[in-house]
Amino acid sequence: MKKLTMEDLAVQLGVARSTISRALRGDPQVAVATQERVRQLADELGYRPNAAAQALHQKKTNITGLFLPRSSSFVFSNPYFSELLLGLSEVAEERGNPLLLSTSTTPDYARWPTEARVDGLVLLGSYVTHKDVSILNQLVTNGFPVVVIGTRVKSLNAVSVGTNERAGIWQALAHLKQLGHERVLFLAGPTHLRYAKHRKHAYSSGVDTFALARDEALIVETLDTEQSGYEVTLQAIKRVRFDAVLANNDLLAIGACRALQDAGLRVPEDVSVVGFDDIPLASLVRPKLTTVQQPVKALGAAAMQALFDLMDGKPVPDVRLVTKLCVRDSTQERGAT
Amino acid sequence: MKKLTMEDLAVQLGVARSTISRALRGDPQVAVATQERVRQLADELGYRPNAAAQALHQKKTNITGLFLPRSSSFVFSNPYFSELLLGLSEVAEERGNPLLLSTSTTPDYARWPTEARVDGLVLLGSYVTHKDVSILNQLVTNGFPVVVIGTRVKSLNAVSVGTNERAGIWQALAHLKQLGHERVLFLAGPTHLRYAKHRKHAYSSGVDTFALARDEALIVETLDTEQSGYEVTLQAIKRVRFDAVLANNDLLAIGACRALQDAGLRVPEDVSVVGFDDIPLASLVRPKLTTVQQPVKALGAAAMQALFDLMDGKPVPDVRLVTKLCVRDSTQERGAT
DNA sequence: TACATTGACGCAACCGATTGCGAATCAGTT
DNA sequence: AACTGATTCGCAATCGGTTGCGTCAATGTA
Repeated sequence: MKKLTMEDLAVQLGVARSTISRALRGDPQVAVATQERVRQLADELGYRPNAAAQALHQKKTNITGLFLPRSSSFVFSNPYFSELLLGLSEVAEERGNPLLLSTSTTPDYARWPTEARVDGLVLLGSYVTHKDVSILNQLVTNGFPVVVIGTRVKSLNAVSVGTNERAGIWQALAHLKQLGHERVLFLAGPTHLRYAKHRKHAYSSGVDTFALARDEALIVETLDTEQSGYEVTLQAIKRVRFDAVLANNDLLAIGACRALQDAGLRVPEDVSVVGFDDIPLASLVRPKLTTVQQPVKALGAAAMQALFDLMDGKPVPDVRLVTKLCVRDSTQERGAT
Repeated sequence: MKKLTMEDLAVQLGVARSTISRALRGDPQVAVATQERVRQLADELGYRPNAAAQALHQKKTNITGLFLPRSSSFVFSNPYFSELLLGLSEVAEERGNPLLLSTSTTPDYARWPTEARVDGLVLLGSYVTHKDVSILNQLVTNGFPVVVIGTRVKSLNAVSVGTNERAGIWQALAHLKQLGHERVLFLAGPTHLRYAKHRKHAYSSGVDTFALARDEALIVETLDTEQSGYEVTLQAIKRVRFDAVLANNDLLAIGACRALQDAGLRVPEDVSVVGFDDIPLASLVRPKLTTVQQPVKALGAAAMQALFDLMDGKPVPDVRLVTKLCVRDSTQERGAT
């Protein structure tokens, strides 16, 4: 790979490096004529400043770190992340701030700031561990821009961008209540993760609020895959009576539908099913899934914007976007044909 | 963000910067005792070398550029890319080479090498334009490591990693022929893109090879979305007779199934449908989609490995992985119940 | 005791861009 | 002609690591 530095330009034009630098950035200290000559030669030769040198001097890389602290196989096979990445990358792209991606399961992201690799960090709150919190707080305390997406993490001082998930769960429960359902099976997801824990709490409180049947047997822990939704639902059918299913996410809900159908139950005639997230797949399956829509893409965009604002020294409040219930074909009034 | 340089360590230990540097990298020129003292202080203080400074000196960033030259909305909503990214990131992660992500539709990636931002480049062959080819060839000529995934691009000297797609299409056609089908509707995808063009050619030649009905009306251009597959198939039903559908990708095939069902046709009893790619969704829809499996994740892994080999100066041949036909529930012998 | 040899470390230049400050040039004043 | 002031530009230091080469002390040898 050939090099091409300011020095090269300088010699060819018979001026000093400093003049090249100033000319390229339009310093009024340099005569307009000279600026023109420099610029012309520069893009004739296809000159571009060395990013490392610039970063070294101005202590700024124009790179944003994105940390998805799950095993990669989870991150990318879950459509949620695709949408999120879309929102993130669009805003980042616009500012010319490429994303540095890490999917390591260890908190290696902590190195990036101290190595001055990135100007800011975006990560997912749902997977922040106890150890992460102290690392992150230290960064934040030192004024390093950090934005956490999703579930808000107590005791973490970073800016948080997420949705009002409790309201979302309640929207679903209210919908089911209104349709006359009483016993709602809740596929809780991996409750050792924050987001699942929160949604589970939301379910519990919602059950009380809307006077639905309160029964611990209706709450089942799952993974967050379609397969898990399928298996768990199959088991639940034999074990407990229910007339509706609310899932922690759409994949689980789709798995549940499959299980119900395989067990000879009709959706929505016999059992209503509600998902969460509204991934693209939700409107492709049959029946189309009624689900709580997370503005995931908007979430990504908002997070990236918040990070940029932080980097620009603006004050940044937490952001809570609102969910929306998308009623489709997997829910129906109880007892209707 | 506080700094912490070798100078700081040097002062605290009363030695020179150079000694710190050498100690940290185990230079035998430094006494073992000194090395130990330095190392200890270093991780006591959490010292990490400045990446920009290192990159500047050794002309190496340990960052790999990943360029997905479609509009972001396409990139991330298509599950194909998720799988690919998974394969790529796993191998990259292992080597400690984070990925720098760009989804710009303009060839901005060309800047990264000249700005010394990345050590190598991975991009998708399907979306390489004419202009890209000359830019890329210039990079390759200068010895810059470039790997292209997917369709091989003529006149491009970069290393290519892909699957044998023609064989894949033929596998599908052979399967349909064997089931007794004659008239195979081909949803060609966006044929202005290389991969779609190639698959279309494969279809045409395959039709001859397997003595299937040759009819231009059976070949229809589409986008690469489920919606497009749906619409195009609906139109085709009214216009032309066919007993099977072969789609350029799974989303199209799923759209086709939906259209057929909406038109009162049963899959596979009335019409067999075959997809391409085997995205996760393919085995979730009803009926489960018969499809040509692309080892997409392996493709990503192979591409990243090829790039690293290139960067290490090893000779790297092109890679062609093989496809596999996954027979599921969307195909059936013609005329069977 | 004098000298060669080796081990351990420091000095300073370098990577490429940025920028404070001083120097040179030129026009305008008196 | 001498001086002032503005305009343009170059010198050199800096960012943080890396590395060739020189220095100094300790050890070994005659």
